[in-house]
Amino acid sequence: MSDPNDMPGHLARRFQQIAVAVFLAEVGEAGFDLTPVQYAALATIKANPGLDQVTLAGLIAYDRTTITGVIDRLVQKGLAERRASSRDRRARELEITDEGRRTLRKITPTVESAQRIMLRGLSAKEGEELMRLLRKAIAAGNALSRAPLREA
Amino acid sequence: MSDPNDMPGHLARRFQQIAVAVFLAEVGEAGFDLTPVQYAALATIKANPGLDQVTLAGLIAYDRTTITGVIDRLVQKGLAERRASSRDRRARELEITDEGRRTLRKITPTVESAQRIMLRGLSAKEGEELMRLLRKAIAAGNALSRAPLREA
DNA sequence: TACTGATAGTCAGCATACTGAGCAATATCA
DNA sequence: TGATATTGCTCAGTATGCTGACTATCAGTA
Repeated sequence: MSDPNDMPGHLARRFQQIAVAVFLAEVGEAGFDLTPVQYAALATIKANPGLDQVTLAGLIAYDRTTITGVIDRLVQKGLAERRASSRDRRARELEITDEGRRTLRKITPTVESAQRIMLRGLSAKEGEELMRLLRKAIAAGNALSRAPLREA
Repeated sequence: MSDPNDMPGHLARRFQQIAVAVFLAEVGEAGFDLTPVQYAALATIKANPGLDQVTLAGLIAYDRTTITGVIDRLVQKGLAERRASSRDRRARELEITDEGRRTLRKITPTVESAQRIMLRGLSAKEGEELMRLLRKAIAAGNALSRAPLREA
């Protein structure tokens, strides 16, 4: 049959919906106000100091137009800084602030426990297998979205 | 390490991102203007004529506030109708139109081929296994989002 | 050096998704 | 019956994500 509820696309949406809800609930309960996207951006800025927005977008597979707003909010919360690049006046170099570093350090255990919660219906082995299959499907479909993952 | 790119939540987001992109590309190429959400809603209305919006939301696990806009757009495109219920004057009964039925019939093969494309990196067996694991994880996490699946 | 094309970032517009609030109608129960 | 709780729907506000267009800048080349 063609039951939408049993299509891969629908399952993808549902799983992501739960993943986001769990993330926000756990992080909120721990007293922080950070979305999954903001967390990924902040962690990637910390790991790649001074990178520009397009590179950041490629490293975590966002659209470049989405990044603008995400950075806006990180800057507004005092977690990141946006500086004009001296080498390329079109580009903005991104830096994490001390406050951002503190937030990231305190929040990471919560984020990791959220990951366990969203897989709580699966055994450890099944969780690993789900992640392997997702990685494989994503690698094959990477070029199909407007925001493919791009290695540094 | 805590690489966001390798967390279940991030993989969920990436896979869904690709799934939506593939859906829109295939459906658009076939000459239709319908989103994944609109498709799921329309197919569910067809299968459950006269259902109200809250029931529809439960059957495909949307938030009730999201449904309002989705139905707006289906009605605007002439694919569905919203009627006041005679039994409960708070509720709206939803019906698919002839045009909606035609669209659904013509679009379904395209939707199914889109599902195959988003799994193209996996063998048939792996695709089945991915779906099984997603279903299992979703069932366990169903109550964790604001829009859980609700049986009729 | 002047032209051409590509690139970094932003913006407007649209469609999900969510939170929280509110209104109208219905259900429940003292 | 009358007060109270619940339910169906909508709306305002916020945050992804996308398309497509635009500006400013850079890079390569005739």
